[in-house]
Amino acid sequence: MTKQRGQAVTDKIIDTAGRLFYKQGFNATGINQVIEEADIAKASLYKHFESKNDLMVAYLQGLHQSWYNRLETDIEKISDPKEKLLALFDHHDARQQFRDFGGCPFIKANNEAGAADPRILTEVQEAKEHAKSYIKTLVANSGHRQVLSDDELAETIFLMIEGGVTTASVFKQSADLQTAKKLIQKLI
Amino acid sequence: MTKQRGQAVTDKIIDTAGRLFYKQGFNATGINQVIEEADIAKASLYKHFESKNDLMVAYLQGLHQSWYNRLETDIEKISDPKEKLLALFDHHDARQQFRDFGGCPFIKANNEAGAADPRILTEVQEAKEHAKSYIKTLVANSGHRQVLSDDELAETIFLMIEGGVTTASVFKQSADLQTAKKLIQKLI
DNA sequence: CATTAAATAGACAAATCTGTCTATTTATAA
DNA sequence: TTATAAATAGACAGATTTGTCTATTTAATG
Repeated sequence: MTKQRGQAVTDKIIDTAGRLFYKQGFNATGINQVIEEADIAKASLYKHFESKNDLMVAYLQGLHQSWYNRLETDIEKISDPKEKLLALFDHHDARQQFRDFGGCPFIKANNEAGAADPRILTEVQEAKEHAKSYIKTLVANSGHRQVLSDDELAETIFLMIEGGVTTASVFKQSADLQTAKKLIQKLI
Repeated sequence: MTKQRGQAVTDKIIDTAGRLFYKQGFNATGINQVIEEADIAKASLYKHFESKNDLMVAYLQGLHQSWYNRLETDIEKISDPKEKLLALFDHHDARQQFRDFGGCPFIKANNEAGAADPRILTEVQEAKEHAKSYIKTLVANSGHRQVLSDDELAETIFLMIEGGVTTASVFKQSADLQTAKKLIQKLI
């Protein structure tokens, strides 16, 4: 199969582009930098992707998949259903530390390119919808105190994570995410 | 005084640049578009601002001021101290509607240019710190039920607003901000 | 009226951008 | 070995970018 080479090149492009898009931003990252750091030819990039926008879309689709897999794998390790809810905050805290507090990559992509390309907005919406529904499932199985209803608690957790990650990107620290964790602890 | 003309030109530049920076993004907005839509000469722009980055910083400083003035004016209209807390959500909801759900302009600027220019990060941090401390003051004077401590409630409100505004920019609706309002209502 | 500061129009440089294209080399598979 | 597909290097076009500079006009002030 010749697919092997093609796949390797495709992955190198998406990985490099994604890393640069996140760190520098979409518009501040040139195709020439991508091909240089990915160590591939320009013609190869345009054989695999029609345009820079297409590359962004492919990056977000791959990110949606890898993001969710990592999250699910991380939460599955916890057995106690209430602890799973709290682990969501630790997971996002750890991810932000790993990402040097650059914020949520979906939100970042949407802020810069979501208005210009509808496929980007759609991909971000799907990822956030996915996050919401996963939290809902965890809440439904958590046996929490019902201070809030299932839907209310799920929405609260979702909003505090979004707010916490965003705030982490401003102050470059995870204090707010940890405060949010403590607050949820009081409500479950 | 010849300041009058200068001030008018400066304001036209900042207003136009700010509008375009918010709608299209910083890197997607060219100086040439700014001078054309502001209807001023390029030499005038570079007489008032050393660089495009400087223009961005000036825009954020002005925004910090006008944002806070508008917020304070809006909240002062409410007399009941608990209602003031809830009015925060309505204020941000109305602002997002006015802005066509483009998200928080400070977060947007920070996401795109905060890593490249430390003055931008600093300005955004100051604005968010300002928001936090204003919420704290309102909470301290609210006479809430103390289900959460003052600091905890203030942090919760702050995070839910950040999360709610961010989410509004994804789903292009204010449902999450209104849900957040109802949740806070239960806690005060 | 005369002086001075401010704003204008627009050419220009130098770099960078995306995307296309050609010619060549590499690697795989039959 | 031979045929085929994939990847390479890099020139190139055409548009756009920020920022500088010159020459001219406008407007306010003494």
